[in-house]
Amino acid sequence: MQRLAQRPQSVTDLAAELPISRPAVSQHLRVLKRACLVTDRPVGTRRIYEVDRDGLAALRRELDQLWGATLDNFKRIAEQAEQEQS
Amino acid sequence: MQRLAQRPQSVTDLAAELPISRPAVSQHLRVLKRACLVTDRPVGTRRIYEVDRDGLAALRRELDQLWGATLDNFKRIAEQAEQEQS
DNA sequence: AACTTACGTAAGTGTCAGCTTACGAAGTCG
DNA sequence: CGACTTCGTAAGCTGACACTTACGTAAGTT
Repeated sequence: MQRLAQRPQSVTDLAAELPISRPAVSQHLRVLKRACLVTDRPVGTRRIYEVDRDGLAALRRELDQLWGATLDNFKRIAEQAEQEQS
Repeated sequence: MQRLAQRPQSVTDLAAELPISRPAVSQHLRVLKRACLVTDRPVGTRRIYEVDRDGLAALRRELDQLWGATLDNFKRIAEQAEQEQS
C-alpha cells in the first residue's frame, strides 16, 4: 500500500522492491482488491495496480469510528478502575 | 480484560465465564501480567487478578500517540492519491 | 506461427498462536 | 498428616497464515 501510494505500479515492479516473490505480491493484491483498497487495469501484458481512493477513505472513516468507540470504552474502564481504587 | 474491569477475580472464576479452559486463562494472564496490564496477589489457595491502572493508562497514551501518527500518514496518503487524481 | 513477457492460481511447506490434557507445587482444613 | 482446592507450566495438537515453486494463460514481439 505504501508503494502503491507513491505511484501506480505493476506486479513485477512491486515485487522487485519487496523481499517476497512475485506470486506472493499477487496474493496480497488479490486480498486488497477484494477489500476495495486497490484497483487494477490491464496495460498490454502487464497489470497496473493503484490505491482505490474511495475504498481507502471508507476504511478511514470506519477506523475513525471504531477507534472512537474503543477509546471511549478504554477510558470508561480506566476511570472506573481508578474510581474504585480511591 | 473486560471481565477484570468489572471486578477483580480468580482464575477459576474467570475461566467459568469464558469459553476456554482454566490453563488457557492462566496463559493469557501471564502475558497480560508481563505487559503490566494486570496484577495478581495470592489469597489463600486462590490468586486474585485485577487490572493494573498505571499500565493501562500507559498503554492508552501510547495508543493515542500511535494512532495520531498513523492517522496523519493515512490522511497524507489519501489526500496525495486524491490530488493526483484531479 | 513460435517465442517472450507478465500475470494468476494451485499445491505444498514452515511457522506460530492458541488451545487442550496431564502433571506437579502450594496453600487450606478436617 | 492426609485429603482437597487452586493454580502454573510443560508437552502436544491443530488450524491459519504467509510464503515458495510449478504450471497454465493471455498479450505482445519477431
